[in-house]
Amino acid sequence: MPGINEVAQLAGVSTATVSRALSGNGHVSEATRTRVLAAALELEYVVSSNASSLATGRTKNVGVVIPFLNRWFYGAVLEGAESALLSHGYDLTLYNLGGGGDERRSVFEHFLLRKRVDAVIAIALDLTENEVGRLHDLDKPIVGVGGSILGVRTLSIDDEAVARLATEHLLSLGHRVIALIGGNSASEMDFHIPAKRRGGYQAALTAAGIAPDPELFQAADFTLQGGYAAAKQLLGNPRKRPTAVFAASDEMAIGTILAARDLGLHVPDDVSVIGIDDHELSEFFGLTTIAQFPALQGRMAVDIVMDQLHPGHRTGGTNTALPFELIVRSSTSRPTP
Amino acid sequence: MPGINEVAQLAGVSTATVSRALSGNGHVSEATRTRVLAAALELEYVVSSNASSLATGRTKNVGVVIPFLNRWFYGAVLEGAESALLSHGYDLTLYNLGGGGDERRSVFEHFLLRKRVDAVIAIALDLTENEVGRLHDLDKPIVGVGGSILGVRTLSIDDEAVARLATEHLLSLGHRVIALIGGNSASEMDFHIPAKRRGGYQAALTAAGIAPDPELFQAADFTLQGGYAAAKQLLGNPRKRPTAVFAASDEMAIGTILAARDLGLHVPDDVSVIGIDDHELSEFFGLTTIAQFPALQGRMAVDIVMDQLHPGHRTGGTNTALPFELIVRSSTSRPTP
DNA sequence: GTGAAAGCGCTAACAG
DNA sequence: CTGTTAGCGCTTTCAC
Repeated sequence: MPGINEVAQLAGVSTATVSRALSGNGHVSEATRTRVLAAALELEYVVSSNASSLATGRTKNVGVVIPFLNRWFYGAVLEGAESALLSHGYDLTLYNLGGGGDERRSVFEHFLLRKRVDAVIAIALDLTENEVGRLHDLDKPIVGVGGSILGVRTLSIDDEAVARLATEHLLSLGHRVIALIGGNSASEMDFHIPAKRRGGYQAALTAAGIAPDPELFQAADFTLQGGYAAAKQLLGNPRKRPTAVFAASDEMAIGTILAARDLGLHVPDDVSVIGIDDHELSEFFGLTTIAQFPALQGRMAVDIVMDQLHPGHRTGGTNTALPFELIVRSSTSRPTP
Repeated sequence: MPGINEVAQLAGVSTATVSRALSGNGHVSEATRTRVLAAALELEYVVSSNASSLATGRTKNVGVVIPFLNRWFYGAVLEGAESALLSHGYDLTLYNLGGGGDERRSVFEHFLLRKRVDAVIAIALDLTENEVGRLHDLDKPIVGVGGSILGVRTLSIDDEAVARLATEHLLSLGHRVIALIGGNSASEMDFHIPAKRRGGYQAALTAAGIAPDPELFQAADFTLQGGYAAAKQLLGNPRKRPTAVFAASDEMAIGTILAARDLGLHVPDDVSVIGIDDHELSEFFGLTTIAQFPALQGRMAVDIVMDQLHPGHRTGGTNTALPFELIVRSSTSRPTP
C-alpha cells in the first residue's frame, strides 16, 4: 500500500505535483505527468479516499436510501444508479429501510450525517417532515426517484398520464366495463402513486362518457398475490364482471392473469389485462403493459446529482420528462361480443 | 456541522476526552462522560468518518460485491447483510458486477482498493485467480456467500445434501421417473452449484437403485422462463414422461408448474414438482421446496466479518452449518398409478 | 510548472 | 482520569 510520497520519490517530484498530476487539478508539464503516471502505475498506487476526502471535503460517494431490495422496481433503479455512479468514479453506499422503524431512524439520525456522502438519492420514499428536514440540513444535493418529496427534485413518471394511456388502450379496443386494481398505502410505496393512477383511470373513463364504478375497483399491495386476490373478487362478481382489468403494477396484472386462469376464464378472450412496469416476467406472460424504465430513472438521478456536484460539467438529459411506453402483447384484445 | 473541538469547548474538556467519551475507548469519569454526551447531543455532533478513519485506519464500512440485484437470492442476501451491518454501526458500499467486464475490472482494480472498506463480502461470485489475488492483497477480512472462492471462507448450503433431500422426498412418495432441471453456467451463478446439485440428485437415485437417465436431465438458467422451456421438453417427451420434476431453483420449478398447466397436466396428480429456495412466490404456487435462508446467510457473513474485525467480541453462531429445510406444499404427491 | 508547508478533523500514545 | 501533542495521507494556497 504505497502512499503518495513514495510515488513522488519514484517520480522525482513533490507530493503536490503527484496530486496535481493524478487529479488533473492545476497544471503539470506533460513530461512530469507521464513520469508520475508511470510511477503510480508501477507502485499500483491508489489514493486513500479518506485522506483525500478529509482534505477536499468531497467523498466521491453517494448514499442511496431505498425501502426494499427485493422488488423489481427498486432493484432495477438501484442497478441503474449503481452503474452510473461507478462510471463517474463514485461509490454507492446503500441504506435499506426495510427493517422497520428503528433502522429507519438510525439511518436518518446517524448514518447519513457522518459526512460520508456527497449527495443522497432517495428511491420511492415517503419521507416525514422531520426526515426531509434532516436531509436538507445536510446541505447536499438530494434527488428522489419515483416518489415525491417536499422540496426535493424528484424523478417520476407521470402516473396520471400512464394510467390514462393504459385505460385508453382498453377503451380503444372497445371495452366498456373496465376494472381497476389499484395500489393501497400498505405497500410502502409513495402513497400518491395509487391515487394518481386511479385518477388517470377515472379521467380516461369519464372522457369516454363512462362513469367510474366503485364496484369495479379493488385495492391491493402491488404484489402478485395481492393482484390475484383482488382479481378473484372482481372476476367472480356475478353481476358485473369486467371485460378488462387494468392493474397498477405488472405483478398485480400477472396475478390477475393467473386468477382468470384459475376461474376458467381465458385471457384475452374473456378478459383483457394490462399492467404498468414492464416487469421482467411480463413478456413471459404475454402481458400488455406500460413500460417504465427504472434503470434509466436510476441513471438519470445520478446525472442530476453529478450536475449539482460538478456544475458546468453537464451530463445532459437532466430535465427531460421520464419516458413510458405502451407495449402491446397478447393479454389484451377486443372484447368478445 | 460542529467539530469535535466545539463539543470539547462546550463540555469544558479536551478533544481527546471527547473522543474517548464518545467512542468508549479509554477511561472517562462518569461525570465528564455525561457532560460530553450532553454537549454532543446539544450540538448534534456527529463524527466525521473520514477524519476518524484516517486516524484509526478503520472505516466502519464494508464492501459487498454482487453479480445481480434483481434476483431473489441476491437481493435477500444483500438485505440480510445490510441490516446486520447497520446494527453494528457499519455502512455497506455496494459493488454490482452486473454491467459486464468493464465494471468488473474497475471494481477490482480501483474501487475496492481505495481503503474505503474494512472488509469485503462476496456474494455468489466466481472469481478469477487474479481477482482473488487482489482481494487478498487488500489484507482485509473477506468472506463469500453462496459460492466458493479459492482460499476464502465461504458460507454456502450443502448443495449436494439439499439436492439429495429433494430427490429423496420424491422417491419416498413413490416416484421412480424423476427428471432434473439443473443449472447451466450461463446463469452466472457459481458454476459449482449446478454440478453439486446434480450430484446429490444422482446420488439419491443411485442409492434407491435407479440409474440416472440423461434423457431426464435439462439445463436451464435458473429463471422462470428457463424452467418453463426445460419443463416443456421434459414433459412433452412421449416415451419417457417423468412423474416428478426436481428443479434446482424455485423459479425454474414455478416455470415447470406453468409448463405443466399449459400442457394440460395437473400438478401434482400428473406430475410432482419440487424446487430449491423458498422463493417469495413459492407459497403462492403451492410449491414444495427446500428452503434456504439467504437473509440469514447475509447476516452470518456479517457476523464472521465482525468477528475478524473485533476479535473476542464474538457475535456467535459463526461456524454453524447453513440450515436448509424441506417445506412440503401441494406440488408433490404420490404418483397416480 | 513546481515545491514547501499548512491544514482537513480526529485518535492515540505519552505524560501528568 | 485527563490534557498535550503528534501524526493519519492527501490537497491546496502561496511563493518561487
